[in-house]
Amino acid sequence: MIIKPKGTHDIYGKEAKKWKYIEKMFDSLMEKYNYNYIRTPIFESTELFHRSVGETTDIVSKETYDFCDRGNRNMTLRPEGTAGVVRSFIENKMYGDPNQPVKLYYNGTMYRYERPQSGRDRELTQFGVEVLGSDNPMIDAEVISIPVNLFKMLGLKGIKVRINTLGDSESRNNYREALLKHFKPYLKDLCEDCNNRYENNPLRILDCKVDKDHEALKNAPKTIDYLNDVSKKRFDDVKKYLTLLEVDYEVDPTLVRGLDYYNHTVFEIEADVEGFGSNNVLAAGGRYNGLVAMLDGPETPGIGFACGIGRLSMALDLEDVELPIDDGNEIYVMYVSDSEKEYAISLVQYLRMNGYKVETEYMSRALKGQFKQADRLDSKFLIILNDEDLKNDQLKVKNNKTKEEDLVPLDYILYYFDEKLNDEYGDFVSFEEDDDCDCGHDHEHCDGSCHHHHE
RNA sequence: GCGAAUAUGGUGAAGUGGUUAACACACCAGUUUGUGGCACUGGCAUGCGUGGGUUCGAUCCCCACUAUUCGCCCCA
Repeated sequence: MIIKPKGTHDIYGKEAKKWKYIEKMFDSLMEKYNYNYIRTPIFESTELFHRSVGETTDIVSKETYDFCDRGNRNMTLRPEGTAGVVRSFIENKMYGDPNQPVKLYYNGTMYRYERPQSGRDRELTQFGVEVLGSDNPMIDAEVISIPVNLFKMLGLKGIKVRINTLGDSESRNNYREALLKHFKPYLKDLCEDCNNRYENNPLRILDCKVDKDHEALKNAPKTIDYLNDVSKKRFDDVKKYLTLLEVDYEVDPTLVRGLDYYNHTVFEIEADVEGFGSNNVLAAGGRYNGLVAMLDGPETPGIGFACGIGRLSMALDLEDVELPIDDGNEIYVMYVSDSEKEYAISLVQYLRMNGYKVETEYMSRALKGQFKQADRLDSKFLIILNDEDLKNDQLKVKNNKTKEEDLVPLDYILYYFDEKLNDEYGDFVSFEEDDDCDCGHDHEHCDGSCHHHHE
């Protein structure tokens, strides 16, 4: 038997419905924020990630899926979403778009060659946004508010927003120097990992799990003290706007993101839920004002966030959040004889083409089994075909809840279901009515799905 | 890259160095020759992750491998 690659998952059944729901929710939220959907390739030139994410980071040095294509080009499966979007921004000269800033959102799979554990896979799905062209702190606050609002809409309660600022490159460098100076005398007391971090990414020492209680960490210099005035003002503005957006946050001076391209605002939204594993960051992001230029584009500010759907789904599970997913079937068509079966085939199509969710029997089950199957699918109505009724152009329809049966003339069947099923949703719209329907759009913009399905 | 635990049917799982591998759920069939969801009866792992070893004999003991899970590193 061939099995799935390590660190991958098949998303199907209930879980798939959940994902679809989350993605739909995000899509419609993005619609309201007026962001534009973008799809970029799942693989890109290896160089793109080396130059954006950072040559020295572990991500690039050992955690990417690299391959050489048949034309001998070095390719990498994208480990994150930002680099590809920024590449596209530059390549398609979106900086020349009169409509600035450029606000984009994406949703797709990412690949990281890592040892799988709770909340961490080799293939993961992330959605996120990137805003390019504005350095206004207002955008920082808005970008942070998007996942916060999404989580709120989904019904997730236990979340914690942590923010910090790295300042501009000048501030960041000063801070880095200060950290090196501060930790130098303590090196022999710190763990081996911290000694490595000292060399590679000293900011990371601050959130070491082993040495977290060490005095050297507790009285380490704070980013905030190394900000120049401009950076400080900027951060104050971001916080002010977050408050206006009613986003609860805490400033965490130890929060540093791993990638080289971040500066100024960085943030993480973590799941604050009992039972979550150690990888509890649901969404994260930050500002990357130097990245576009680093990738040969014009000097352009940018900011974004990404959110892993797998972890989000896990958080929803742990909080026992029931998403309002209605996957019940509307009509189940039952038959026994061959002539009834033939009738069923065209009837099912007729009903489906008229907007109903219809199932029928594919397993040659006895009538008893068909009833069971109809129940399993949570069918609201059953049509029990019977040669005798068909001779009289009638259909026997049974309400699966009340168990009432009606003999419905064939010509009347659409009106029958229109009344029964649409009334139940409280937004009855007759087929004869040509004017506005209740979906909120005017009629020509309505996609038709609203005539009996209403969110 | 490092460390730990686990591996029995469609699912949850019990179990033993030795004839037919519990039990429950799900599913299928029948009682009921075209109106079910209850009840009863019956069916449902030639097999206990893969390979090797110990043994008269292994699902059970040993070794290796693989996979899964959790943690470290790292973290988008």
